[in-house]
Amino acid sequence: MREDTVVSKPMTSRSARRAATQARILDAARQEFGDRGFEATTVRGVARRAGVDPSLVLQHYGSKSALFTAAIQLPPGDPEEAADHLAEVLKVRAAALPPEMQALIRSMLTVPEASEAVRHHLDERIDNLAAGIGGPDAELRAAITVSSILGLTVARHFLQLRAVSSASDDDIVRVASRALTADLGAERSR
Amino acid sequence: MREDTVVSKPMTSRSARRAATQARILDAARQEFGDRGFEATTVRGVARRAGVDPSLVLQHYGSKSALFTAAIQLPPGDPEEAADHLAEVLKVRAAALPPEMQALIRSMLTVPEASEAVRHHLDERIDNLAAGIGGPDAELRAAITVSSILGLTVARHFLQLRAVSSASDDDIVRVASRALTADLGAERSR
DNA sequence: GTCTATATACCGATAGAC
DNA sequence: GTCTATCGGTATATAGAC
Repeated sequence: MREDTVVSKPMTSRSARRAATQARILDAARQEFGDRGFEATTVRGVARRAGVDPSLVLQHYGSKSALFTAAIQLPPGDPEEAADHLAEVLKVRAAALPPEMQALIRSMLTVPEASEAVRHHLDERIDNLAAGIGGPDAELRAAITVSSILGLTVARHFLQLRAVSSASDDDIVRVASRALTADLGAERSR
Repeated sequence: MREDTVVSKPMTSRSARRAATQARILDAARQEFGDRGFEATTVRGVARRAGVDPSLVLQHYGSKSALFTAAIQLPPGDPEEAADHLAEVLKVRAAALPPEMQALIRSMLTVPEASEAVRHHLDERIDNLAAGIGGPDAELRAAITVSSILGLTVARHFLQLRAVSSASDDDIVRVASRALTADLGAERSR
């Protein structure tokens, strides 16, 4: 692979340029998939946004599906993973979504691969949350909490419901935190 | 519409047969749109499911888009409209979704028309709910409640998260009611 | 390494035979 | 009224020129 190891001059070796192009294509793909969903985005559109030739997109990623797979990968150190605290997750979801997350959610209702990725992601978070709260119906209550955050994310960033898309990040976090923890904190109230 | 109620013979006048075919096409369309979303469903697929010729689909509805518009129309006397009570809405959403609602939700993230329909539908429900609860942040809290129910619906009927898709209708209604009313009923608790 | 040209395959929609 | 045949358009993906 790497053939110009000790080259001092043009820091832009062929492989470096190639890698840069590949990254630009991936960024463009995330935006296109995030804006239009899997089916409505075309490799031509991705190429246009990336400023490259359409055939280069497939040269680098093989197929539209493979490009989608690459585009929806969540970074390993995703903030949500570490955050057991509801408020942290809420804060993340109130703000603008990272491109790969937007691409993932946009297609979760129509593309099996995206649906599975979201399902596994949320099932994990439900397990973690359920282990923390305990009490009767812990898993179901955790699932409802996680589902509520998903609904809020969709309402705010995709459907743009009036009340939630016009509210400030702070207001969302403040009011939603109280609403979603009202139940979790009152587990003995029954 | 229904003209052959007590008919024992065929009684299939041309217009009656035509209306019956039209209804079969619409039913098939709702299922296809509901299962695959707008873009992945083909008029050929709708025709196949309806057991008619592909050209008949467009003969009756003009275009794929017009067919979609017809397929996502919610019945006028929609139960949710009348139900100001959260539990009633929850009950409806816990059970299997009616085909037109499933078709609508399936495409709400990718088809502008569906997105708008859901937005208007939910904005109305938020207004009604907000007027009922009052207090500070009434609209925002109502929006969070409605968004939570949407998230629960998506998690249960589309993503099939483990905890919510395996639970019984009764359990969902019971636990979700408590979770979502914990905040609404405690408006002075702050 | 990047772009041109094209193979292959469906799609929605239309016109006309039966 | 229903089906056959097809038009025109666009997509993914590939092969080869530069």
